[in-house]
Amino acid sequence: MPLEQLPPPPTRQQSNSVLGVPARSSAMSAGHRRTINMSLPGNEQHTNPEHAHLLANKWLGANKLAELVRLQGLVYKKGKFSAIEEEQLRAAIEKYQSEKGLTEVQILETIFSKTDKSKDTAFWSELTSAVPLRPIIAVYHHVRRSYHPMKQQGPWKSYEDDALKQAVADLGQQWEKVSYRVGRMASDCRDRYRNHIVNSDIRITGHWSAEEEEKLTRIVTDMTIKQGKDIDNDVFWGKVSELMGGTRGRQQCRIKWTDALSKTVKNEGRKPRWSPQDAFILVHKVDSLNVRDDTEIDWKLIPDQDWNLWSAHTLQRRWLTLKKGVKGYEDMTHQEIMDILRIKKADLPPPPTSVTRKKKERKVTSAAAVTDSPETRMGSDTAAVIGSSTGPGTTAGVGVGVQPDDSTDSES
DNA sequence: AACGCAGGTAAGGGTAATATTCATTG
DNA sequence: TCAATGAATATTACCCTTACCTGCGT
Repeated sequence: MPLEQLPPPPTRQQSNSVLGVPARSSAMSAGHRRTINMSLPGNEQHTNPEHAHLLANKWLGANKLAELVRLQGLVYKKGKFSAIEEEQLRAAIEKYQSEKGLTEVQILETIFSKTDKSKDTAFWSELTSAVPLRPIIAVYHHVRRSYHPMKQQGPWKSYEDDALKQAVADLGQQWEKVSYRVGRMASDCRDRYRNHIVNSDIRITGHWSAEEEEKLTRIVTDMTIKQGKDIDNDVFWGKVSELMGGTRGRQQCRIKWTDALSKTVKNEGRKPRWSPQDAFILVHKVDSLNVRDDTEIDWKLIPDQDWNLWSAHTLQRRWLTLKKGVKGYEDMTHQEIMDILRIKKADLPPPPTSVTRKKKERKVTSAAAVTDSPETRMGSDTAAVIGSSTGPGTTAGVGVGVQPDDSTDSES
């Protein structure tokens, strides 16, 4: 998509996508300003220069990467780009721009050029070197999205939906062409279409009925447990939505499952409730990660064998509320917030005395002891791929004892 | 002619931010 | 009883990875 062909920026409301203003993501500039201390040590570095070169120069696909991981112990990073990485990329782009004496328009042309090999193939390699553990393809996709002139336009208007419907009717699912007509990024058109346009006539919103919940539970367990698959990782949500008759979309199904139904299933049919113990455990787990910034946390790594009721998603939100409970958190570093929370949550609250509660009593997980003992949980076979978080060896290593505290469970 | 590779588009899979509703507590 | 607070639930824009394809150089 040559730049000059891009449709003009939308005329609506805000102007955060003015061409030539590559912009920090609005998520960052709005709400929470993050303090990033770039002088902190601990930037991931490759111990193997050969691997670093591979990642930054070869366009390795998934298979090839997996093979290198297996055969050569390649280490690379997946998952969301942290605020620190974004800053590193921004700086690298700026550096490239000033070294080559490029204008804003020219740098965008470089980013969006189509097979313009005469320009500079080294561009992407240079950027990738700024984020050492990332494969070049990941950097390529990330930068192209985050510098796209049509990025982040907020909620869809009904006329945009209409335009989208019409465009898909005319062109089929050729998202680049559709994008040009609608004025939204191709991927956003695709998302809007699959998540909201398809089956919009039969889509249900609002609270789930017991029948729906049962049906979803059945579909998910049929698809996973009954096939010997992993209930947390082997669910195809597009398929699930389809099996629900299209009345619930894939996102609805997924969120409903991971945030609500799955923990009930894991808790032997009873709904667990977030407790002060859980908050305590969470704080100490996050603390033990020793990350520079909470955007570096891979929430999937937080749960362990004895403390696994809460989805990564839930934990992340719980963390946010804990963080917001710290006065002035907006202007504090992760370390400063951590220092306060560590003190605030220094003592393990007493286990819930279940007599006082009604029937909903947590089971299974409560903390008996929490120790900060960083351990290397990643087995050698999985160590190769680092989730979007910790440096090697700093996995959440809090030992949380299981205490079946339910002796007084007053189910009635 | 066959092959490997860069790199573009689409499909598959997932999360973040926020609003609303519901429960608990002082 | 009521208001404040925190937890649960729902919504949807936005993001990352993988699959698949094409054109090109060797």
